[in-house]
Amino acid sequence: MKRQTDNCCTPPGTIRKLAPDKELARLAKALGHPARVRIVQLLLRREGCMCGDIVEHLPLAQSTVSQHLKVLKDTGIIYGETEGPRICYCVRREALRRLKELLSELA
Amino acid sequence: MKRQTDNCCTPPGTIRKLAPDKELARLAKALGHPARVRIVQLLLRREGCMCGDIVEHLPLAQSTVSQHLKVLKDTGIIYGETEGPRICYCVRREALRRLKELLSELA
DNA sequence: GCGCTTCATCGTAGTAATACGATAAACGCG
DNA sequence: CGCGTTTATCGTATTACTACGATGAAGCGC
Repeated sequence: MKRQTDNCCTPPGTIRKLAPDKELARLAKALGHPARVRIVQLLLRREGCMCGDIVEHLPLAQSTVSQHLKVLKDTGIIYGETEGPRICYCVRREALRRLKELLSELA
Repeated sequence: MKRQTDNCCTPPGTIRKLAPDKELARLAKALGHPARVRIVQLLLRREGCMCGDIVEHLPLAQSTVSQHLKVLKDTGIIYGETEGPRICYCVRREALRRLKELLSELA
């Protein structure tokens, strides 16, 4: 019943501000599934950038891949640029940098 | 939470061997909860190393903290050394290093 | 032995995550 | 406009996670 609309208009380039432990947990959780790690891998290696490309590389249904893409997008790890009928997803490398940074700051 | 902290971080054991994407996902998932991030933080900062110490720092029941400790232990991020009736937990820094390494190797 | 401390585990309830097929929405092209 | 392509979303089933109190196990000291 809780219909979240607070992240439907997040512009590219903004990462949600959170306490360090929550921010780290949030980023880590997004990468806490093998399929999402693979997706980020594929995007970084530029083996295609569309949802369809990714579906071909993973043993998952298109709808499932789309859900994983949404998780990564909501976390700010990737963003999508509409290109006609398709959407080109890209990794926001600074998000990965931020994750490593937060890990280093842990101690 | 006294002299135990001085000798409780001699690193035994190794980390489970997995495909890179699964290994990264596994480590990330373990840090994918704010409470577990806080636990690792506390252990790294040596604000006590026993389960009881951690319970005092978190708004969680002892049984819940114990469960989180188990998750971190099963992932190899922390380990515990029995010291009489108590158990001294320590971060396996190598695991955190491995996580950062896997993140860097993503591209 | 008994009590005390410390931590793990059990049982369980509520919530979140994961997966799928089906369907809808958005776009370009003819 | 209607069609094909691409992606998102809906509905739903199953599984996993998170949390708690209660109970159990292991150690120390008396």
